[in-house]
Amino acid sequence: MGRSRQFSRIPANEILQGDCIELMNALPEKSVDLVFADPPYNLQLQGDLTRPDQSKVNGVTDAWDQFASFETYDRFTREWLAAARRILKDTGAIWVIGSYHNIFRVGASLQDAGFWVMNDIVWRKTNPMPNFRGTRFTNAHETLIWATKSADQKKYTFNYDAMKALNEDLQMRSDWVLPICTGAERLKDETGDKAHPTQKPESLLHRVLLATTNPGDIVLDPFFGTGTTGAVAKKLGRNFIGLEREDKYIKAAKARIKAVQSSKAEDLKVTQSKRQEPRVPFGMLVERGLLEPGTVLYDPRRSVAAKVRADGSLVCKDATGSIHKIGAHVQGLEACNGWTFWHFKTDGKLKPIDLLRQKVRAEMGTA
Amino acid sequence: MGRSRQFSRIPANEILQGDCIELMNALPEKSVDLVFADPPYNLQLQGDLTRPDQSKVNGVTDAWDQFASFETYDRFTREWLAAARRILKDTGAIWVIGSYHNIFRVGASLQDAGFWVMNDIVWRKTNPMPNFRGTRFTNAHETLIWATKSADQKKYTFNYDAMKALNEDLQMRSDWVLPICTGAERLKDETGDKAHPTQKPESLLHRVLLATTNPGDIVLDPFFGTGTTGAVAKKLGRNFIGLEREDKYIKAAKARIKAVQSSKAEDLKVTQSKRQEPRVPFGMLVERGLLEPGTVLYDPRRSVAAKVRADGSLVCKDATGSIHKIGAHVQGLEACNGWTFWHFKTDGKLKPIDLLRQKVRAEMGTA
DNA sequence: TCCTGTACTGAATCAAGAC
DNA sequence: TGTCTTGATTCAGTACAGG
Repeated sequence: MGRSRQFSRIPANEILQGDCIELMNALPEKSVDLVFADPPYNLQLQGDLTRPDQSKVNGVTDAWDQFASFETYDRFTREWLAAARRILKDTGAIWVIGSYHNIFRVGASLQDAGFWVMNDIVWRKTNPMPNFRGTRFTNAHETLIWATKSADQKKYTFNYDAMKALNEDLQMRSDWVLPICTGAERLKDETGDKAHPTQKPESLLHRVLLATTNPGDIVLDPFFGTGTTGAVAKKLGRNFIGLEREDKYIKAAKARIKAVQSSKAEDLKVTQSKRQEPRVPFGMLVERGLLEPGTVLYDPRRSVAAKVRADGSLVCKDATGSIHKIGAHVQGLEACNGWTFWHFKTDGKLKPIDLLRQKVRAEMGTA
Repeated sequence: MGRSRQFSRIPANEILQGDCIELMNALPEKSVDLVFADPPYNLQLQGDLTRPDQSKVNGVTDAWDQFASFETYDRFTREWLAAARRILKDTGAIWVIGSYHNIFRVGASLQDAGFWVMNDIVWRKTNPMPNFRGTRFTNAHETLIWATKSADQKKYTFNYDAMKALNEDLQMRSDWVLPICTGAERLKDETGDKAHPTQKPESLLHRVLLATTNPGDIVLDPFFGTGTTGAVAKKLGRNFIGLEREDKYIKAAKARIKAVQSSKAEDLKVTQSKRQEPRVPFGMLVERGLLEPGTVLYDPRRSVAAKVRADGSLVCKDATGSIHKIGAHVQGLEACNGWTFWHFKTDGKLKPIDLLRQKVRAEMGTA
């Protein structure tokens, strides 16, 4: 794309093909509310890795993850960060995800560029790949950095109460426990292999977008890949702009995002974990797509109803709050276990929402 | 301290007063097994912070945590890292702990200095300070970086099996859940205030030292503070060198460490890796009469068989070689651990030949 | 329908020692 | 120094076949 081309309007909910730095430079300045970036990690792998059973691990070998040196990587980082900074509104913010291979360099470059770090967030994976050789600690997490445009800018979006509601009325912490992207959510190519080597789970983006954007905001992802950011943005009523170089990813992302509208209910089968049960906030059911925002919940006799919001809070006709608080409220009680009180409709029948919690627990293990 | 002063011997289990860079430069090169560093975090606090009940939070306001700019902090970081690198043995390693204020800069400087990151470790606090103003996520973790002296150096200490044992026979992950330092462990000064604003829990150092040092190793802490590293090192039978500028911290650390009782050597034995057990060639089993030449070995399903020869080689129907080579051959694999693949018959049952190796090792140990 | 066993997989800077 | 041999090493989860 020529340097002279400029977008005359914001290309909302589109995927633009090309180099992300050139594309960002062609967008109007101060036009975007949030940048979410999952840049190349600059892995430096040597040779093949086999599991103890001699099967081969299918690692990241793509050309886009290859950099000649730290210096080259730093230059690339500084350039795309500068471009992102220009298009961000003064009240905007940026998220970047990475691992120990690159996150220190990205974080330092962020600070050098004038961004102001609000939090570093640890994504603790419930099901990471083990260390097969027994030579290190299992690499069980990735790091996200959330930063605003500058220290001076005191206005920024942080939906504190939504995050608190998502975590059952406790402040959301800087460590998030979420499974990696597998199963039906993981996109496959024509041959049945994974379409993208590093697809992120939608639950992660759900939390990021819910925390730091409002409906109608514009979210730009300069490393769009197969479009997790776009899919979640659409689901949550945010606008996205996706930048991506590769045809095959764009194709997959387009098909994926188009299908988001018809969000069909997931298979709700329940597997009970035998292990000790980890705490599952109600908001996680929404985050993980087991309950859509807007779903109506009922008491066992169907005499009262309440609606689920995107942050896991409930709304009844005269109050808003957690499943427990609203359950107590509608009964005129001091307290109530919302997990057994509230039911959702499936196949015309009412089932307690606790069933869904059990499903999540089974998927999470003890973590 | 003058630049000319050099230590003629390793000042083991001492606290040296002065600037950590000058002191490290006065130590002999390649003399230390591990550096554990808890450098100033370069916090950038503005004004006082009060709790919701209007009580004042007693934060870090000490002069040693003040730096004029990122550039100043980076220069300081590069200098102490270079000094630490010089005194580290080639097989040595370094740990650094920090928060989002400084850890990205420290991590990038580590990589630039040639250190090779093995893991970043997340210390997940069970009881973090909440975010009183509701403006961010609760900052509930700190980050540690574990790095070896270089990527080429393949020899380093990692007590994999001890870590696995510590985690109920599952690989130790990169996220550690530990409470912050409170209660009796937290040192107080004469007035009853906390003696040091950022005292780390001993449990954290316990895990670090157990994982990456052996009894008798020398552990240097350039930012010794009130001596958590020294206290745990003494307890675990490691030698420490503490560098610290401030009188009051040195005084507190000395009293603290004096009160620590070392564990008995026998209690400090940890689960050993099989790699460190004496090597027993398969032929030794034949040599020592545990297997007669001509004995037939089977895979676990008895679908293939091979015969033992007097020199410890195996013969199957179309090949001859070591237990590993023939094990791989009959399975059509690249590699195979013959010790667990091949089984011998005893009392009509199949048992892995590894049992016989263990028997030999036990006999060798008592010999 | 439910349970069991087998096969497969995920951002991974993944070996060490003898000769 | 490189080459070759030895032999150490995995967790949570999904998918599917078979009983």
